Amino acid sequence: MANNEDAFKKVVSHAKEYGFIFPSSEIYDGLGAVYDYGQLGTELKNNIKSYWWKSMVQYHENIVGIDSAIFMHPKIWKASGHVDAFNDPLIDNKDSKKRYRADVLIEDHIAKIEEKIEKEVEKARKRFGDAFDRDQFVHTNARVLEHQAKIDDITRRYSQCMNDNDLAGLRQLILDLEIVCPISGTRNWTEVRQFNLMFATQMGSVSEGSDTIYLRPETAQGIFVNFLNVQKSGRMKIPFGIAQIGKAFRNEIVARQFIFRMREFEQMEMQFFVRPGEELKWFEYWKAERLKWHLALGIPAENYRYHDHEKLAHYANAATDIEFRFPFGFKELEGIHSRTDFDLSRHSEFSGKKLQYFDSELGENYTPYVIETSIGVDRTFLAVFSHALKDETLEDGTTRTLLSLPPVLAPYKAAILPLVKKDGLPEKARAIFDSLKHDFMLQYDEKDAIGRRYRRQDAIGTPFCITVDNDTLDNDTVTVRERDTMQQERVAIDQLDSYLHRRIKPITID
RNA sequence: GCGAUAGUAGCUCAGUUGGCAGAGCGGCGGCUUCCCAAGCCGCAGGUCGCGGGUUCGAACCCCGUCUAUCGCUCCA
Repeated sequence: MANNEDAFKKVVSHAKEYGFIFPSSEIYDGLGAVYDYGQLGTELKNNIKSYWWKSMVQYHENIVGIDSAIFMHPKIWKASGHVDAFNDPLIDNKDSKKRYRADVLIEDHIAKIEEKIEKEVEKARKRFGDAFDRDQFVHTNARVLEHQAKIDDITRRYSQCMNDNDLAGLRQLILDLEIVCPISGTRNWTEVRQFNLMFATQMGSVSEGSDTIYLRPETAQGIFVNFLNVQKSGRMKIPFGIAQIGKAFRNEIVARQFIFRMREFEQMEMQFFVRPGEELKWFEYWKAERLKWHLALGIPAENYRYHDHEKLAHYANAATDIEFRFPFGFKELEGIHSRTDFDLSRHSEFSGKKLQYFDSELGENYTPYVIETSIGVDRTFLAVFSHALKDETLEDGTTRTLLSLPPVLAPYKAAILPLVKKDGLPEKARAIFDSLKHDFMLQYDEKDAIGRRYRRQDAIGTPFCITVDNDTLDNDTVTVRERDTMQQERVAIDQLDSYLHRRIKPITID
């Protein structure tokens, strides 16, 4: 474990030292769980997004991409369930240091009383045998009625507090009910605090009379509310998908683990609309398809695994995660969810617009079912980056720091290096640089000995080093050195373009 | 939010009776060098996280605060 922690620290410091990721607002002591992408990090991140976008939008005729606004009508978050579902009142027990949801504590308490009623009912059933009338019993038995009255009273106070957002009232209810912490057994509770998942801001230049607007907590809703626009304007036929890459914001209770869980993050989502009844078939299809996408990067399969959800969200009828072996253990990288027709139905209900599709083959209208694939850009970055970073001991006993990024994702595809800084080699190298720079992100470097320059490129993940020597001047060939193997081969300058293109392509997985 | 630990150069860290703020690596300029962190010369870079207090004097002691890491709940 100590080893993994060290490895993780190395990831964080390497990311900073070479310009991949900086803590946000660092000169002002930083801002919690917010990070900036530096000059190389931005390249890597853009390459991840582009790799995803191509594999989704460019390689699938029936998937198109959109870019919806971060600001959306507030009712969208009512419809999606985010306003209600992610407004948790939390309370801590000061003795056990355990945190609970205040509403759950109260609901559990109610459940306990309900159990007592059930016990009374069971006892009575045994006593009366076949003649037992449950309905009559629960409406007449004194003890049951007493319990039921308690439940009704609690429920009344509870729902009033929840509706009025009365946090002090919730706490008082917990105290009045003498609810104790299951761990410490004490009633030493903190105040109830509200944790709202969504960031709120105002739309309108003056605060009074302006509406509260939320920064979107997921990009998916921007796709659902544009379902009809895209389907009609793009003449899309089911099954089809809508993809989107964009920022999302969540006010996490605990934001941790570097860029793994940030308050501002970026998602790559695709919502695939299918015929009702065919959703599980497509769920299986995308589950397999998405894993292939990861494997095509060349990271060994043992670093990935599926994690099927036992407990499903209210809108889903199947869900799985693709987990990755991060330095701190297997964690979710991507989610694939069968979201049923929940979102489109809810938006139909809340907007009053009929979000349906006329299937000409079936000759009928229906609300499509949805398969969602949702992957975190920043998590993919962290997965790829942390897996790529290694300290290698070479045969001669020296070590090198190597960032073996998949070539398709590497910030620089090649470095152009004159072997020495004289004899016209820099000029020749510059000419090669200029001839390739329109097709590839390149770095030119003539400072220091060649070995040192190779190691510098290793540390930032440049897959190829193109070295110009005296022979280059005679026969127009260069040495190409491959990062991971350190093998060199001689390549003609006019072949460089196709050489690089061929080797930078991701692997095809069937 | 609670607890534990930490914060000194870009990175890793040293720095005790409290007395001039340092090293290694890295970076930059130059010399040398025809292939894997070679060598030589020179240079830059720090309000010791921040704010108070104690003291003749604080990186060091005290208080507060911020940030990060690890544990407890939610999630991409």
